[in-house]
Order: sequence, then structure tokens, then C-alpha cells
Amino acid sequence: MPADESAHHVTKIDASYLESLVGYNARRAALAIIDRFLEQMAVYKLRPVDFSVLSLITHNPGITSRQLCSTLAIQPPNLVGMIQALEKRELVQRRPHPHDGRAIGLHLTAAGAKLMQDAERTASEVELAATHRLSSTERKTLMRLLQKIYI
Amino acid sequence: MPADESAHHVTKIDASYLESLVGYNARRAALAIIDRFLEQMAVYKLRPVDFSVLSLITHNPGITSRQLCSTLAIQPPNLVGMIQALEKRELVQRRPHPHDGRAIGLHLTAAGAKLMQDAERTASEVELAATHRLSSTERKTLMRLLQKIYI
DNA sequence: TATTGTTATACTCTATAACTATA
DNA sequence: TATAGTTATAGAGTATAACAATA
Repeated sequence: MPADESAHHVTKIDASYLESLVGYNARRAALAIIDRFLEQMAVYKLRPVDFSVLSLITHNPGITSRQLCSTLAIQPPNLVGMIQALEKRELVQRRPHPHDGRAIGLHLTAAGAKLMQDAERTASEVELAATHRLSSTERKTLMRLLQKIYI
Repeated sequence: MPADESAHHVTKIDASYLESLVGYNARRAALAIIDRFLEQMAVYKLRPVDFSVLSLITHNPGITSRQLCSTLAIQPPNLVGMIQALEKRELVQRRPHPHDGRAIGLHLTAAGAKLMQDAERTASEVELAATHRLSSTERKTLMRLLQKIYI
């Protein structure tokens, strides 16, 4: 190796330092899975955030916008348009909150429930495909460790 | 539980389905770490992407823009402004590529090398703080499993 | 003909301030 | 006074098309 590096060119790239950071690895892995997700979920016209919102409504009928925002770390103004679009597609219905006149309970329509039944199955298939190099035990370990970071 | 769910309101939110998806967990964990990163690295005026670029230049002097883009999954047009800004801050120097007249080799300046010495130490500290609930073995396991997804 | 770096540009995502109606 | 939902808007991030210079 010459003392003067100025004339060097790089053949094999050393990314070992970045690959020693959990943040870097988590972001790269998330983006790799999201790429597959975008491709496979396009048939439902659902982005990851739409899917997350509809999934929470599915399993928490009557959930409010405020609850969605705090669960998914979304800013309230950014949720408004999403809900309006889902309502316009007749996947979501807004009903008055039983105890709080300020709030609105969110529910799936029959069409929304049908769509999400298919969409959640597809999402689970995308997951398995994206993590096909992991054993079932490794997948569970991975999620447990990730949740130790953000929950 | 009444048969009519329309008057229900949600108290405890069930996110168990989303939490069964690696993609969801990886994204949430990455965002949690990036939040800490933004806070602690602000003193260096480095965003995650700037840090990634400078780190690769640090460990691969003479690397080209094209190589940075393919390693970090950045689109070439989006790198141009970053490199120009780092050059203006006198952290990065561009030198002609020894073998390819189209390409430009990227190198750290002395100031850039000094900054990155501190910044990489801080980044490693951020990592440890963000993953303080994980043992050293768990951290290594986590990164190995994440790399099985995206590499 | 293909690749590197670049410009221009558009689109998406995210964040903040301020308003209204209700608690 | 505080909170839920909303509007308007700005900033950051990301993507595509097209070009000049070089391989």
C-alpha cells in the first residue's frame, strides 16, 4: 500500500463501521421490506401507513384519530387527509364518539373489512418472503429485540 | 360485550397484529434510534445521511459518488447537493479519479477526519444508549438478523 | 452504446402554527 | 385551561427525465 492515498481508487467498499450500528441496519432492513410491501400491496392501493391505520381500526373498532396518531407516531394534521381518502373509498366510516363530543370513532365498512382480510394475509406473506432467510425462531427473536428498542 | 359495537370506545389499543410484522418493528426501532441520533449529532451538524456518507469516505478514501449511491441506496441527483455542502464546509475534498476521467474520488480533509473521529465515537455512544436494554450478545444477534434481510 | 456526474423538477413525507368546537 | 379534529403551509426527503463528458 503506497504512502500516498491520493491516487487510490476503491474496488471493494468497506461498510463495516456502518454495519456495526443498529440504527443503520434497522433502517436498511425496514426499507428492504417496505420495497416488497409497496410492490405486493399496490393491488389494494394501500401504502404502509394506510395499511397500519386500517389494521388498527380493524382490531380496535371505534378508535379515534388521536389514538391512531399516538400509536403510530403520526402528526394529527398528516392523518386528516388519509382518513378522508379512506372514507371517500368507502373503506372507513366515522361515527360520533359515545362519550366525547369532540372525538370521532373510526370503523371499517363491510368493504373495508373484506379488503383488510385479504390485505393482512398478503402483508403476512410479504413478511415471510422478506424474511425467508430467517427461521421462525429467528423472526420471533428479531421482533422481540426490536421491540426492546422502541416500546 | 354488547352485540352492537357502534357505541364502543377504545381504552387499551391492541397493536398486536402490527407488532407481529418485522417491517413495522424495524421501522419503529429505526425511527426511535434516529430521533436520538438527530439530537446527539446536531452538534456536528450532521444528519444520518451526511454521517453515512462521511463514514464511507473515511473508511474508503477515493470512493466515488456512484459507489456511495449504490452502497447507501441513494439516487445520484440527491447526493450532489450533499457533497457540495460537505465540500463547502471543507470536510470533503474532490480529486480526479486516477483511472476514470468521468469519476471523482472523494476524500476527507484534515478537518473532516477530525470531525469524523469525534462523530463516530458519539454515534457509537448513541447506539449504546438507544439499545441499553439489549445485552452485548443481543445487539450482535439483532444486527446479524437484520443483515440477513437486506444484504 | 453505457456510465459518471449533473441540472431541473415534481412528488411524497413530515412538521408547525393557528383555528373551532367541545371537555 | 386543555384536548380532538382541522386547515394552511413550509420544509425535508425522494424520485424521474434529460443532458454533457468520458468510457
